[in-house]
Amino acid sequence: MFSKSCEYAIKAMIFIAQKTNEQTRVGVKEIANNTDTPEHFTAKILQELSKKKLVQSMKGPNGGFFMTKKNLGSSIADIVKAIDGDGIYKDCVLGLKACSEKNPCPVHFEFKEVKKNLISMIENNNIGTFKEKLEGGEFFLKNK
Amino acid sequence: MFSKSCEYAIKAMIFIAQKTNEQTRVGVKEIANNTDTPEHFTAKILQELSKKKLVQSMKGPNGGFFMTKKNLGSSIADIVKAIDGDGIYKDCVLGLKACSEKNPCPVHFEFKEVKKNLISMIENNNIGTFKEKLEGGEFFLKNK
DNA sequence: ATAATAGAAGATAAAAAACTCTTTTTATTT
DNA sequence: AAATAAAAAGAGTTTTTTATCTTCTATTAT
Repeated sequence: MFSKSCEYAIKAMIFIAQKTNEQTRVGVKEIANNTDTPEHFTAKILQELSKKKLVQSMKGPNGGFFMTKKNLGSSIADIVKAIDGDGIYKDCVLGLKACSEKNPCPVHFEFKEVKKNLISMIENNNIGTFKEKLEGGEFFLKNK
Repeated sequence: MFSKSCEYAIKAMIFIAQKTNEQTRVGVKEIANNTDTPEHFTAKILQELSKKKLVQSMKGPNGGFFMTKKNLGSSIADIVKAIDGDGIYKDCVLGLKACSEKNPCPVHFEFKEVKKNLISMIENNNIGTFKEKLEGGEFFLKNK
């Protein structure tokens, strides 16, 4: 469904949301440890997310990544678009360049519904929602 | 969503369904040409599909691939499972090994619905349906 | 026998994922 | 202020996976 990079990005974003605010920050090592992702690869992804302003960062001692109120408003779709691009919005499931409403591939209309469903899910769930849900301890981000 | 192999497999299967029956067969070259897929790679995928009995094959002059009535009953899900495996059925969207109903990742229940929708679509559309639809010339498999 | 075709194995290429090392920035300490 | 150390940023490398191509073998209709 999503690339590994994107999976890592989503997990990292949810973890940062849960752990930080304007004052407290969290470092790459802690993020990686708590999301079961490779540290250096995660660092690279965080750079990208930071460059695209989905997350804030600060260098130096006690530096790290953190989120503002505004950042908590990012949807999963925003993360997916930042990392994997908008392929799931516009690409044909069978990879046909010319596939469109007027010139549809055999599965075009069937998948249209599936995609609509998927897209509405990722657009309607923002990072803030997970922060709240996680506070109840109902969810996990790490393999045991 | 699916791997390239899987995209090619679906297109090839639909093409074969459309063009053949127990008597007429179609060769790899023609399949590749008409589905915009790399010939040799497609040949390899067809070997796999043939080994798994999703499509029939015959060697020799006038040989090629073809489908029986039974083969027309294969669903897209059957093709996906044959080529990409059952990852979309069982893997966590965030790649968490330990994710389950009892131990869910943050997006588990949201994606459950999306997956259900996707799975029902690929299970309820079989190759035969496309054969009929294609006969009306409403769909295409090739970039222009 | 011959030629056309799929099957199989393996080589090569390209892309994605993962890791390493160096540089830059900046808060803290002196 | 200057020095130090912590941390992100960035560049570059290696490894792994996926995709593609090549070559050879087996089968079968003519």
